[in-house]
Amino acid sequence: MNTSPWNKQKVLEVLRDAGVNPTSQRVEIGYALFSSCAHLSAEEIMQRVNADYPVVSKATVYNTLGLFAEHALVREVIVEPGKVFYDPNVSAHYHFYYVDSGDLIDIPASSLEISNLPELPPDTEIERVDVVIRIRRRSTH
Amino acid sequence: MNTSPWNKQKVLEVLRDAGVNPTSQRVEIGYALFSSCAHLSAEEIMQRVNADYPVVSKATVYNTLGLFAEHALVREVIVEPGKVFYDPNVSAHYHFYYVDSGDLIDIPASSLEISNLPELPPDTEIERVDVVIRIRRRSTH
DNA sequence: ATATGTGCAAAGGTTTTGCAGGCTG
DNA sequence: CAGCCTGCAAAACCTTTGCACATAT
Repeated sequence: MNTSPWNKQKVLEVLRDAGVNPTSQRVEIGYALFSSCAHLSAEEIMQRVNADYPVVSKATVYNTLGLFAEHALVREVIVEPGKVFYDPNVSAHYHFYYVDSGDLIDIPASSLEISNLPELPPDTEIERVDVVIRIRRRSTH
Repeated sequence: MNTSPWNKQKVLEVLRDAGVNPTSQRVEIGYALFSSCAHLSAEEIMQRVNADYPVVSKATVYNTLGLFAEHALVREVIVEPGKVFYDPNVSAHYHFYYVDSGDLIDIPASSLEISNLPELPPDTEIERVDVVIRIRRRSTH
């Protein structure tokens, strides 16, 4: 039996359910993304997909991840200029970011409460609330 | 009399107090940044500095803004991959980000309360807490 | 046959690097 | 004059675009 919750057939179904045409490139990218529990950069995803032989171009990795994000299959986490992570966890949650190592750690939404949110500008609605707690190794004085 | 709180002499003093050698390029960039109350991109800052004739190169704008950020003279606000704003307000505060127009609006720290912060990983300390509330024009159904 | 969708090479934009020239002690 | 600092041209990097090819009606 297969101990992993993900296989390519399941990815295919998830894409179709989300309204994304499940082409082979998209299934490969989705598999690399979902079967990892980590926060991956576009570069890392491409390396995994193309580990054995070239399967997708970099442009397709970017375009596909953008498409997944539109369909709420993945969440973009922006931590540095030119450094986007793709987080397969799309439920509401926040992040610790290790400034030194570049690692990203989830904070469950239940662990952090935001209150007294100010009134939104007129005729606007919230798309998302991003919270990144930037931490560093405590300096040894 | 001068009605603006900023002039180049004052910028020079602020740089020196922060431990940044106040070269002419840095004073020009600092003046463009501090005398504006807006959130400017590196590109916009360069346009202001070089409005009349070339004063600094793009590389120097980037390097100088990075230097200012290290010395807490400016705060980098990252809202999109490859889109950094420089915010002369370095006190604790948060941001609304208009997804559609790219505008950024300050939220005073007093307007938003974060509680139940989870325990930090061992031997780490908070550098900064970034909160970006991404908003969009409400769709007209 | 026409229209729509897809993947990628090439282009575009942003940020970093490496080094020539200047300044300081 | 030796060593450090500064500014910038060029390089590197990340992301988007435009188009050729494929697929569906």
